[in-house]
Amino acid sequence: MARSDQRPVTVHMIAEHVGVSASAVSTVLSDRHEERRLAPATVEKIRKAVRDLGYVPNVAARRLRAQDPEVHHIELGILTSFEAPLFLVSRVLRQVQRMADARTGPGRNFSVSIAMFHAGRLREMAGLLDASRFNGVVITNTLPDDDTFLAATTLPYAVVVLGRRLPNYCCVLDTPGESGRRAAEILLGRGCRRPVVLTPALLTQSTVDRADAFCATVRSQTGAEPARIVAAGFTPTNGAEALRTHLGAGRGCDGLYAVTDGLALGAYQAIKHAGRKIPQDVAVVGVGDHEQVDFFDPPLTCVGPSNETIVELIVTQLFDLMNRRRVKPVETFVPPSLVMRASA
Amino acid sequence: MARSDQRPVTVHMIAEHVGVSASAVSTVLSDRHEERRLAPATVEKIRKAVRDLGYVPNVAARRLRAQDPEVHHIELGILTSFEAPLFLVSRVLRQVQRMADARTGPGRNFSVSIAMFHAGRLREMAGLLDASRFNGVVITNTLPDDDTFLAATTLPYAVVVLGRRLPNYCCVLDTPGESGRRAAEILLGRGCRRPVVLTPALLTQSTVDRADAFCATVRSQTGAEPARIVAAGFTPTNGAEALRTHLGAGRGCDGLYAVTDGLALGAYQAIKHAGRKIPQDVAVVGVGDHEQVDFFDPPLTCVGPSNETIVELIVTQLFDLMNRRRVKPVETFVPPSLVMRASA
DNA sequence: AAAGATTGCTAAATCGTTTTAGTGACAAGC
DNA sequence: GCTTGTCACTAAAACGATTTAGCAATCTTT
Repeated sequence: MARSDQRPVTVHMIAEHVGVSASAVSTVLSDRHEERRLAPATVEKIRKAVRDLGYVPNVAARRLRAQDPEVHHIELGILTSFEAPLFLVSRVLRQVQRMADARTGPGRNFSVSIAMFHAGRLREMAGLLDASRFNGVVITNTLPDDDTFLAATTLPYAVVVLGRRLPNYCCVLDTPGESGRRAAEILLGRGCRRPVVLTPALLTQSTVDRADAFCATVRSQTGAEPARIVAAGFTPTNGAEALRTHLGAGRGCDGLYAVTDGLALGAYQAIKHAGRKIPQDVAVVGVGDHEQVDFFDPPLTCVGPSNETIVELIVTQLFDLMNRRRVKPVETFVPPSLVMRASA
Repeated sequence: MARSDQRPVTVHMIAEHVGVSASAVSTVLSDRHEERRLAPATVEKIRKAVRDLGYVPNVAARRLRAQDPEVHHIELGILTSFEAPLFLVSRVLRQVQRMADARTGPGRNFSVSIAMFHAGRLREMAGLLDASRFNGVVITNTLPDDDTFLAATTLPYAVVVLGRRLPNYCCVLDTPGESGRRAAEILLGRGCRRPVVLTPALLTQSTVDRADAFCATVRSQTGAEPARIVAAGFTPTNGAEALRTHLGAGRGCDGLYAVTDGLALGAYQAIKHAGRKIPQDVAVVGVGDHEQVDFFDPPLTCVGPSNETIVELIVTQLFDLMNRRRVKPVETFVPPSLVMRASA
């Protein structure tokens, strides 16, 4: 890394510093000085300058130069926030890679990577606006601030948004209102009298939609507003703490809807610690955004996005956009799938 | 995407096709044709050609051009296999980002991303050898084939290897032999008579080390070789199946060491289904590579890499290498940490 | 002493894109 | 008829690296 506050050091600067040509420097940098017969003394001088000046190569320049002009290099990215769980993201990644692998040949080459932004600060991600980083991206786990930013810009490349609705973007998400409604129906259907919804403090489009639909359904069927428990974050620890507080305060709960499975996992612990049984004393419904709901104890009943379908749709749309087989943005709603397991 | 088997379409090719200059094409591509007053008819012709030829911009070229020459752009990557769990990777990522954020200023800019390779096929990752993708990387979750590949090459940039030993690389890992030994001691210390080790079929350096040390310790303390259960993969499903088979065959087990926590989670289910209690009937020890071991039921006792320490060390070393504050590769061993929870 | 080989280096082209400065052609105004 | 202005576009440089071809100078060989 260069000494601070300086212009980045380039091969030319090193060359000038040593008093040789840029070619000589490049030769040394790529360890070709033997075959190209640079004098050992020169090599040493260059090496020293490289160290002293703190040279860091410019990867964009290297890449441009190194690319075989006969082959396409296509960069795909999955953009998610640091704070969000990686389960769905890694499924998307695997699917993107699968489709990329199928299309990779002698003339075409894909790189797929995950890039993360601080929740609410997507706008700060370098290379997003000037299209200098990706040929196509899947964006997910945005907060309202990010959504506002996206809505106000048109990114000039293939973009598919996962799990939220944004005007002028291709979006794939579970049908609004459905998940929450069906979760409420499941709990009420089992005879729950005191249904509760557990949400994180920072709400995304999907979590707010689930919570609202749940509450609306409970209200319309029972006339009473369900309790809302707000956890500090998305993690099991947050969920456990929130539920512990709720139960500790003696406020009842015989049916719990967690808008993200991490919270449900935490809730499990708090419920069991309180000496209650799942599902007999408290039935729990999650959404299926955790990799291991089958291994929760008891396995978590989920009603939420059908991940397989969503991932497939999203990746297909991404490739269609890049192929220009699709040009107009579409919203695709995937009806939530219900997997009855043992928790409700 | 271009029609297959063709040279990639460039701005120049479009220009030639339409009969205008590259500048005109670029102007249209960046939607500046209004302010730069291109004739609407020309714009249309260019747009059509862009579509017809299937233009895909070259991001390397764009990036090179778009970069502000006053600022450093540093690319950091975390390289992991598709198959491996993302827990530790995401912790590394967050730590890298934290250090990067702390060093970001007007003259310096970091991009951090996760790139994945197919296990055993790291060598195929584009831009690794020619250093045209990253200024520095953390590599983890490699298989023996990948290790061989790495040992045979010197990557000309900052590389830190996580969780395995490789000659000529900076490596950070838990002290070889320790985890497995201590796991054995814990189980034997509780009086287990039939300790068992659960491993995936494809062994990485760390998993093989853990399993071997465990077996060696059991052998030396009891004279008998512990059973080895081999699961098809890393997942809870694999673990559950393997253990179900083992227990079903009537082969005993009163203490289980899982060399990766995903397997332990699966084992939990099989053990409970068999009507046994954890830890009374079967004590379980894991390694702490799962995010939510605290929320396993019962919480999983772990002896393994101290993630916090490892992540901190690895990221510090990465930045030291880039700063050239360190030049010689070092191996850093982190003694495993023991977290006693309820499973053993 | 001339021819050829070796040594040690450089100039210039190239990768694909964007931007800046500029250039004709034509119209309008005096 | 000359200036001024607008329109529609182009040439060329630049981003930072690598590589190819080539050029002097020195050393060997005959």
